[in-house]
Amino acid sequence: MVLNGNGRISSKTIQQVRAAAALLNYVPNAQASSLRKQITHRIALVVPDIGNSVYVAIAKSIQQVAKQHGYYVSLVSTDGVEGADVDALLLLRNGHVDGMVLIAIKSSKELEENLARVNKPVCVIGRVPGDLGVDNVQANSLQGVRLVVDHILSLGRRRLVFINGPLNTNPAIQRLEGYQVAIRTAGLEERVVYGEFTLEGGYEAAEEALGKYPEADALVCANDLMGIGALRRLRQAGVRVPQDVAVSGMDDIRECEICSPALTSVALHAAERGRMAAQMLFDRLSGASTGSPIRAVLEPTLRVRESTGGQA
Amino acid sequence: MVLNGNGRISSKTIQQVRAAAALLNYVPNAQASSLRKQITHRIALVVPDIGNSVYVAIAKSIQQVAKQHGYYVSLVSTDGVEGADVDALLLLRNGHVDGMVLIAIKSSKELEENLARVNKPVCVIGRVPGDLGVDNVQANSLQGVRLVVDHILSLGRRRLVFINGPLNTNPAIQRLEGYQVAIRTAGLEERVVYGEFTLEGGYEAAEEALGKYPEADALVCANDLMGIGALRRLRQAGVRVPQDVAVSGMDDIRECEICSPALTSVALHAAERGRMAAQMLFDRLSGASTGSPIRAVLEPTLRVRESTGGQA
DNA sequence: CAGTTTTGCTAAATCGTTTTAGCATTATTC
DNA sequence: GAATAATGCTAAAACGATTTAGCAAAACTG
Repeated sequence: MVLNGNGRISSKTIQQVRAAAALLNYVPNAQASSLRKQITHRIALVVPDIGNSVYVAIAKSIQQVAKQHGYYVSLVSTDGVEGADVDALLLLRNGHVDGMVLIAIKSSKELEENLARVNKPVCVIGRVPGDLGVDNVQANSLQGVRLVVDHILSLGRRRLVFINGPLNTNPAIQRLEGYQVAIRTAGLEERVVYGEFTLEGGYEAAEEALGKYPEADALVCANDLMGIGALRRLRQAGVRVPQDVAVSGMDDIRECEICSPALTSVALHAAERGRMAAQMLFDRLSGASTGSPIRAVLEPTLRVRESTGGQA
Repeated sequence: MVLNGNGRISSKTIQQVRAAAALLNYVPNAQASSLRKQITHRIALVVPDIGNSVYVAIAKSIQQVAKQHGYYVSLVSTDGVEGADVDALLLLRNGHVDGMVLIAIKSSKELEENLARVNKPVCVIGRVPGDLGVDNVQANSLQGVRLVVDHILSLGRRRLVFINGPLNTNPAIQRLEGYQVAIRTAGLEERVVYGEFTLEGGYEAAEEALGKYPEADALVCANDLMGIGALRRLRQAGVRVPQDVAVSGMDDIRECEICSPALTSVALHAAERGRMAAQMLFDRLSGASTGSPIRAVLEPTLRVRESTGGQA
């Protein structure tokens, strides 16, 4: 009671208890406290791949918000393992954590069902069905692809290849649609190749693109890692960027400014998404928000760099 | 007892209990279990800066080992906040976690004292006093700097500037010594400037180096982020790398191959260090290792790239 | 068949807090 | 001064598991 400041205690007793605690080097046991109070002061963050800087950026801002609220963050990386996201929900059900920010790139019946029956606050970053009953933060990546495609079209390019990620992920579906809408609006031909959402995936997909569409004058990549992989492949092939082929990515990770030529990208405001998701989660945890699920959609911002002939 | 497989139970009872558990959607409460068993199945990982890829690499491999052992990882980033590492030790004392991997770049009396009185397994990555009583994984970064300096000397360069991190960190102290030993052995003049261990820090330090040592023909940077920052500054100044000035980094983070020119670096085997540290920690936790503290020192590996005129 | 062992279950203690109820004391009111 | 209210402490009941002790019933032993 003294240590938590509860109850009525005489100042004399407070002194004595404090002294004794200091003498014994006493630290309250977090397990016992958690058990009794039913609060763990922990949240979980589930990311698809800790190797992707965009998730690191999200993790960083979530971590900061969590620290402000006196919470610790348990980090789980699903690394493309089937069902790892559903497994992670166990952390909530068994009381390991009080809440969760889940970055979902694949949606599955199973995940949705399990998500619905979890009775602790969850905020999903990424696309979820509207009736899922969890808070949600999204980036409008469809619009992001339209932005960058329109930008490249405005440069006079007409033979744009879209290097997409696996179609069993939501981002890939959204971004493909953005590409298609933009290309059809312009009355042009669609060219698409696929790879993993990684540097290596982009490298290989660019190789495929070079073979399949030798006439290409632009590679629009579904994320930055792929874009950087594509840059590498083009360099090896002796293709000049942006003179011969323009290249773009998406996410606006830090590496875009590091690589050469600097990669044109579309900011999906990762840090801000993380911050908002964490805020929503803590609003639920604190009881500040109690109503129906909240959804926030962030609009993308084009970042023109050298790879599309922006500033040098 | 049924769910944990303890005690003698008739198969009939097992069936019934299993059925009831399934019906009720029962999940054992981790808090209660932790309290009684005095095992949390959690470890903490304390990193200096989650924005540095080298720590992400370490985190990734630790996470993998932890997952294998059925453990979760609580990630704490100290972000240069004074005393944040000591605070993190509270996680051990209050029973939040069973053990900790601590990446220490600054050593302080306070940290050492608190580390000594923690009675749970800790493995420190980085330099610690020999008698501290905790397991330890180090990279021989002194030798790493010698390697890269010798490499640059072998290219015929003689006016090497060392771009170091803050001298109140252990890596900076070690790496400076490596530079000094190598330069003195060659009978050359020492040139050192300082900055933060970040991209911006390298950028600013390179600027200082250009002004202070216009004769420089090589910038040896204390880590890769600084090296990349230096590359950026040199490019803006119209200095050609490696023709006019050679540049090197240290850590061999992924960005070294992304940036242009690709950055010569020294691999300190971050992923391996993480793996080893996690292994040591779980050996302690499982009781597999009980003796006096273990120390592992990893030897560096030079990675020559374009920025020192290696392969194109 | 008495005596011992094995089997399978029940009840209670424990982990270390937090919270509530209860109960003397002391202080206040009319 | 009796009745009421406030104060400060103690004891006990939770939280939800794990583990141990105990005990009846069944199975074995000589």
